[in-house]
Amino acid sequence: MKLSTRGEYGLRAMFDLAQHFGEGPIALRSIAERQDISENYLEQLIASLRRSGLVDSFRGAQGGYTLARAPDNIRIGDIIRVLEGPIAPTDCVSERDAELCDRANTCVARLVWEKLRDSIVEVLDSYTLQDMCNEFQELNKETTN
Amino acid sequence: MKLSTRGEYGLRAMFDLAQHFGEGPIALRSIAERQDISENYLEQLIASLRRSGLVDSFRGAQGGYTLARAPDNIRIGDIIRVLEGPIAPTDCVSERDAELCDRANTCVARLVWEKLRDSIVEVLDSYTLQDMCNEFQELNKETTN
DNA sequence: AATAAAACCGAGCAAAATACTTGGGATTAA
DNA sequence: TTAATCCCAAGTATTTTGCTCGGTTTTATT
Repeated sequence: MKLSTRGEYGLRAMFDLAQHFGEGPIALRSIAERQDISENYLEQLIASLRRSGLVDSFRGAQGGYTLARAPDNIRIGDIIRVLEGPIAPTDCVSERDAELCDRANTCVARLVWEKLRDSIVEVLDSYTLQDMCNEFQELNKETTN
Repeated sequence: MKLSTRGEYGLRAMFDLAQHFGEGPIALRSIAERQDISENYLEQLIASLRRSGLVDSFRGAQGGYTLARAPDNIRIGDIIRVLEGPIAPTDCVSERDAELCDRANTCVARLVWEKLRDSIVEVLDSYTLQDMCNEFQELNKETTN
């Protein structure tokens, strides 16, 4: 029941892009440094995010990445699905292409996993990058007091 | 964000014991057969469950396992914690001994993972083996109609 | 007392997943 | 033209997973 570093790092990187939204392309290197993530590794993660349409990329000097949509239009769930695959505590209750086993029709455990999946989806999809930015503001307000 | 087979199989085995609660010791072999789980592997899982006090064991001929408490007193979360470890989408929000990273005090991602953890805990701890038995009854009522 | 049914135990191990690294090539602003 | 930057495919060390194997110990039954 743990996220891999893909999801962890990926969300941090996307939050970084959200904080710089509107400032033009942000270089991968600068994200990697701020977020303390291996540049080469992050490159792979952001490639997935680009292919799935969550970020736009700009090649060449002064290039970099931007969010493809406004922060309030990107849910945490969108990011996690790209980097960790469909939300699914088990294969038999996967959001996409659930693989039912033979015993599925009488399996009560599956009902439990379904509830769990729904609850995870609910949290991840009710929360956007903008919400994170807002929370960050709040956090800083407190510390400067 | 996936359970391992330890949690999957373990819950199925515990549900099996719940269904036979009050019938005396149930042999590992019979659980393994009914639930279609490798006997040798299940032995390891149930050893964890015994050590943590969720099941009692009876050695020798006609021996086997029983739930250590009534089904309505064993939460799904109790089982999952034994087999999968503390509930923790990331190490930094682990139920037990959370390992904060350097950036923890300003990390907004952590707030997201906390909400996620709480929501997972809520589902797993609000649901007991007895609830599963009840759902099983419901399920069978429907199919026999 | 002998037997067989069961739990108990520790070690080993192959396959898969994870978390990267490496070494290039392609674009493009300056 | 050059340097900054993205793009891509492959390789790799480590860890985790999901088991198997070969025994030992305990105990009800005969």
